[in-house]
Amino acid sequence: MSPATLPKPSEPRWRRRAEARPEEILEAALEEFGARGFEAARMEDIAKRAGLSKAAIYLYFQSKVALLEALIEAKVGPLAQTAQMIASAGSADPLNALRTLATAAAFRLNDPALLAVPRLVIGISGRFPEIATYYREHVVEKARGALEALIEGAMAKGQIRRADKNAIVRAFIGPLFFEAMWTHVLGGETALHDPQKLIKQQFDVLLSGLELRA
Amino acid sequence: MSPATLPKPSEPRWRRRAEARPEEILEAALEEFGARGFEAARMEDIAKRAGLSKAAIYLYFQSKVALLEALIEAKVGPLAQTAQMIASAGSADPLNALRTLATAAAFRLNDPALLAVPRLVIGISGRFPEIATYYREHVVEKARGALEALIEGAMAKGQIRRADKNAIVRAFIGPLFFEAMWTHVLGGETALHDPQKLIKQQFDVLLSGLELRA
Amino acid sequence: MSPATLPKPSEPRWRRRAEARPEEILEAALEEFGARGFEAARMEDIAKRAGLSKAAIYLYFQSKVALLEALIEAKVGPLAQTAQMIASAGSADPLNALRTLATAAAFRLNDPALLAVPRLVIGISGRFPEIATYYREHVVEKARGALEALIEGAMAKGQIRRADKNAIVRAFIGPLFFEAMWTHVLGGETALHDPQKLIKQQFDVLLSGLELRA
Amino acid sequence: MSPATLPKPSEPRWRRRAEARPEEILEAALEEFGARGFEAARMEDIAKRAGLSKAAIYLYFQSKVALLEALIEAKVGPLAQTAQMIASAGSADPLNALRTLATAAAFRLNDPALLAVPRLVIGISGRFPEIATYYREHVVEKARGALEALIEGAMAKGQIRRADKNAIVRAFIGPLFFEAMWTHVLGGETALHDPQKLIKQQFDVLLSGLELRA
DNA sequence: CATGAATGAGGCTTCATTCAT
DNA sequence: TATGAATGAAGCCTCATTCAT
Repeated sequence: MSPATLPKPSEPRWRRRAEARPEEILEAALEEFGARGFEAARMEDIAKRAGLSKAAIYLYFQSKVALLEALIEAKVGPLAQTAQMIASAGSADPLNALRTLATAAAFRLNDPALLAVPRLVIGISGRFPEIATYYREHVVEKARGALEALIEGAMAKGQIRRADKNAIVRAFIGPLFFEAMWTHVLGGETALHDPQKLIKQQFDVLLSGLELRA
Repeated sequence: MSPATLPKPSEPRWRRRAEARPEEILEAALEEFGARGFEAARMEDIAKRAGLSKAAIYLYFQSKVALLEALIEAKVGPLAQTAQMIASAGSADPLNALRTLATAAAFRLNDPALLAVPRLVIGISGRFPEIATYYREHVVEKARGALEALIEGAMAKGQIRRADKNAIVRAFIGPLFFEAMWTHVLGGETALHDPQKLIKQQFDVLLSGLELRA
Repeated sequence: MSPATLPKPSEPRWRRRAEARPEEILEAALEEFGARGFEAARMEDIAKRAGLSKAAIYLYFQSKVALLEALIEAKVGPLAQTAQMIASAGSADPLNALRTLATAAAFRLNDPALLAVPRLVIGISGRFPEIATYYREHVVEKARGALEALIEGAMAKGQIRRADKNAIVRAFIGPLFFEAMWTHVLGGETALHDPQKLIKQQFDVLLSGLELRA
Repeated sequence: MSPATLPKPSEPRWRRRAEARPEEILEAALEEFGARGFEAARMEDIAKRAGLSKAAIYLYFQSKVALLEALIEAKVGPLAQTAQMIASAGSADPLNALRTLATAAAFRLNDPALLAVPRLVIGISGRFPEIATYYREHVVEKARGALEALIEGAMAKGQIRRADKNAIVRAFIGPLFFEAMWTHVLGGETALHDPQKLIKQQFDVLLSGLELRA
């Protein structure tokens, strides 16, 4: 049989899957790492979940740790970008942007998969401090920055009174973070099933203290 | 020689070590588990740190998991009691009690060892959900209860205005928890080195929203 | 080069070993278990004897106990079949079949490897009664049944007089079993080096009591 | 309380136990070794069963193997003596003595404890061939000798016809041994619950072939 | 004589990683 | 690129044995 009869040898079908492999593996890794923790997760299970053999993972990642690092990196990028966008998008009505943002966050925190990364990072922070630091710098710090920008804007526009920005950021992130941990990590019942109400309550308590008084 | 000068034979010196062993082991376990995570920690290292042989640990704890459970249990008791005490102690001036409590908490959060347990719990929550739940029920829920009692008191006494208690509790715990994670887990610089100021800021932001308005 | 000279690609050479592995391991296990007993045998020695690494055994058998069970099972099948065959083969002249069978058994009992399984089973019977029972049901009971059939046939054909079948079977198996233990387990000198004579003696003593009298 | 009121201080009560200790330990060892096999039996369990501490066993026996050896030795003596007695006691009517002896044996084989030693010996024969040999020489060989003497007597007195003594002995011991293994080791149902009948059957089958013919 | 405490040595088992195909 | 097979290193746990009292 002559090669000419073969369909596009320059771009065979099986290539398509192969090109998607790294992402599939990362996805599988996230699920396994998230569910069992880094140490307890087995490469074999990740492979099975990604639909290939244990050995094949090593064609794409040098080691288990490398896989972990790639995973964090992959998950970090989009978040950072999102943060960036948010900050700039809210220049017109920063206070409202904050509220929208918080509501969106509350909704997304309902997705256990989203917490998998932070939980994972916390879990490995002892053994891989650099990864924890990386995550902080590229995610938490970015988010903090974006929030601060919004808050700064709100203060500049007179939407809220002046106060320590650091404290305000904490007051925004902290409760959400805590509720998320409480719910998805510790298994508690939660206000998260009604994110809208959750945020309303939080803003009710929080923002009223920051409103301008007559 | 008068019998009175003899050390009580019912409590011989050599026993002392043996009786203290479980605690010594738990302490060592906390340090190793805390530093490396449950899976990565090696029984041998725990033993070495506790000053005995690997096998000796098994005289006191049935298995690595049993050791983990005992550790959580041991660390939980005192915290729960503390919470109880606080709640009742603050009946006279609940708002002030809250402030004092927050300051104390901020001080203690500076001790990395204190965060070791929550961090550990978060890390293993995937593999041992029952332990995570146990921790929530016996520590976080208790703390939440104690706080709610204080807040309820403050509202009853007219020290702060009425608002959703759940939200208020979150607003208290969340920022501190977040700051602690930020600092000791993710390795960030922090406002925690000046707990007094940290709390002042937080209360400034938070409580002003809860103050009674004319 | 003609395709015909190529080794079938569907059965590559390197596969051969892998497919034979379980049997090789079982063989090695039999030797080690037989020589030292189940508990004293070390997986590492079995592996070495089978020509692979300790860990490789676990690719084929879940645990040491599973290996033991597989071993018994593997050794049981053929025996049971043999018994079946014998029973049916002797329908023409049962008494003669008995004699032939006994001789064959006496010959085979000379092979120490053959006794390894029963000896092993006896050794572990305390810890694994189910295995002992399994062995009895699938081997000894089958053999007993086959013998009884022969004896029944011999009685029906008037070759021997009627007597308690159970007792006769015992009288056949018992002495051989005893001699085998005596020789290969207890290390005694034996009549087994002359199986022919051994059987002649046994039949002389035994069958003369079962002959029909005038 | 004056010493006078104490019973015989020169022979304190606790001494009595101490003097019996070795035997108690051996008894406990027999039960544990018998139930689990030598390797699987734990010194601690033996100690517990004997009512003392693990360490105390080492006051009486140098090691686990030494304990095993002492156990075999202790169990061997009486049996050998019994055999001796039997042989001489049966000089008047050897055939009847044989019958009596077989019945007694059948009764005793009902006691699982009695089989514990042979089973144990078979189990360890691979690892401790000397012990197996020792057992054969001191027990089985003695028994064989005693039986042979009886049989010789019976032949001399014309109670049974002449035949190969070795074969006759096997024909006596074998079936009983087999039935005992079948029952107490392999867990089979058995004719042993009616020893009297068992022996009657066996002798019916066996001795009729040895009777003198007209 | 007796024991609670302790340990060194060793076995089973797992798993990340490599290799031959 | 893909994988079934294989392994070395390591960890948990057990247990016979010793020691200090």
